[in-house]
Amino acid sequence: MPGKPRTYLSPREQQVMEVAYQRGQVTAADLIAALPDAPSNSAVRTHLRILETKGHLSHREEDGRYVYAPTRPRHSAARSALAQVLHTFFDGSVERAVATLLSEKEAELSDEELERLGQMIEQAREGGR
Amino acid sequence: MPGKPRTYLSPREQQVMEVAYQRGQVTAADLIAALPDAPSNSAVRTHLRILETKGHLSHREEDGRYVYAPTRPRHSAARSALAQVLHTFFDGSVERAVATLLSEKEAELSDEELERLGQMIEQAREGGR
DNA sequence: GACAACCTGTTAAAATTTTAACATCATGAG
DNA sequence: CTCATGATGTTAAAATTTTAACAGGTTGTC
Repeated sequence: MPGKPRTYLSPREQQVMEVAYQRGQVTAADLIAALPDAPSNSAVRTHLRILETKGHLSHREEDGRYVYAPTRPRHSAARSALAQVLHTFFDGSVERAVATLLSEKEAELSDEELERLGQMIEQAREGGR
Repeated sequence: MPGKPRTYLSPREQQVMEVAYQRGQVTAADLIAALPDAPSNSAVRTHLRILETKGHLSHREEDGRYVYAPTRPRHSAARSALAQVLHTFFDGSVERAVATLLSEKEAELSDEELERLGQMIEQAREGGR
């Protein structure tokens, strides 16, 4: 089981998938509104269709228009994305990645969040024994 | 200060930059060895040169060959990459991202790492007060 | 010196990505 | 019914990305 060979998307496709994952689902109109440099409606729809044939999106019809959603569950894609960042920038070190996350946004973490994070660490510690 | 407009790279360029950040620096030969589906030496060098003109890499000469290194410091690029993942997959929640990182690789975290992480949380807690 | 083994840059063709013009079809207003 | 609106798919041109052929240059060996 060699692990899937990481799929690289073209710039536009990256943009589309980012919005799709961010929102859970998108329509052509959504994308045009979301992308600062969006091309025509026609062009956007072509991207959606192509991403569907590539297996990254699937659509359902709703009130006449197509609503596209990522094929792969968000959490699964998130884990892959994190793994990639870990490998590229942190030599695979979870500790360093977490350290960066904490230092970065430290101010924005509420007491409750910090509390819960502390518990997670604690739990991992016991679990790992 | 609207924040830089995120630069999207082509698939090959992504590959090249990933290796460059992973290793700190690369030569054309390094890349060919690193990429499973590498094209010719000539093609790879073209990518390096283009990435340099785009400002992502810079080179120095060493024993006759060019050694390319990322222009942007690794840590800086890492923070941007994490911010992107946070925004796309975690609605900006550091807590959830950290939770995913911990659950993912839990088994691989040593006691020492968990200890240090616990201290980081503790410190953030006091600092934030 | 001549040759082989590497390195570089230039250049242009091949392949892919990106865009949008067009042709339809369905819905709602007048 | 007729027209405007807004959706879709098809198709092909435009733009970019990707590749590699070529044309040197340097170094080391015979």
